[in-house]
Amino acid sequence: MMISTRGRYALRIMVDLALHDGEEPVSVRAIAGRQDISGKYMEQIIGVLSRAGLLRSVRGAQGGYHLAHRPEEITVGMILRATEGDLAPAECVLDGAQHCDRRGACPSQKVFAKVYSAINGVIDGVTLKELMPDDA
Amino acid sequence: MMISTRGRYALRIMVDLALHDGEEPVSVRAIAGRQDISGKYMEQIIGVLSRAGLLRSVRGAQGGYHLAHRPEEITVGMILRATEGDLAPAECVLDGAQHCDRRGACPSQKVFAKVYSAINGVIDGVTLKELMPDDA
DNA sequence: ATAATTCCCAGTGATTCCGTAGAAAATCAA
DNA sequence: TTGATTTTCTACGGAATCACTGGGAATTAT
Repeated sequence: MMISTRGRYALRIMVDLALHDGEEPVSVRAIAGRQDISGKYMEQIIGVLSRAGLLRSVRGAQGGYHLAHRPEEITVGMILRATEGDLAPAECVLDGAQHCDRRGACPSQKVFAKVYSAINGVIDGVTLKELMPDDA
Repeated sequence: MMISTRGRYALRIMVDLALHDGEEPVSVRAIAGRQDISGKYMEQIIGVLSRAGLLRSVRGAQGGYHLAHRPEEITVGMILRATEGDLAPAECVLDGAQHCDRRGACPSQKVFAKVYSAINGVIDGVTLKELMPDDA
């Protein structure tokens, strides 16, 4: 029940980018060096964040990445959902879920729904900006 | 980031026991039949719950299990912690944790701590009794 | 052209999940 | 006492996921 390194790294990557983004795009190597994360592994995570629309890439030499939005417009929820998927404690709380056969009789669903919304409340309520060291 | 079947089954097992516990202990087979869970797998889960002090066992023929406490004294948190371990989103929020090297500089810890306490707030606030169909 | 960089995809060792299987130990019923 | 029932313990196995590593194609600045 832990958030995997994918999600945790993603958070660090985004904070790093928020701090160092400017005119010039920031390369994977630059982030990897600062954050001490395997560059090759980071590539994949950044790819996910990019496809999720959280980053804009600039290809070719001197290329790299920009944040696609301002730090105060990006929530922790967006980042974690992109990399980890929905932070649901059980399938039955998901929207599209085919309701489990014991629906109605299932006593656990209500607790799971509460956990789910408690988690979402937290991660959707914190923005990237609030994670930046200055801001604290 | 899902609660595994171990924890979900454990919840169903405990509710089933709360409903059917009485003079006679309830056997694994009886619960497995009602809950449609592999008896052999359930054995292991029940073993964990038993060693955690949530169940009392009666060995031998006509044996089985009793709840070790009244349903209103057992929280969902106790059950999930016994079977799933602590529901922490990251190591750094745990008590005994050797603080990650970027402690202080780690921007994520605060969010994780909030998620952790939100989860605990929910699961420690709901008792087995409240999961029983009657009670709802 | 060359070097730097993103992009894409495949493979790998370790670990965890979700069970199965088998046998030992305890206890009750006959 | 014998046999059936039940808990208890341990080990095994296939599938999936995690955390990477590696190779190479495509794109672009210099």
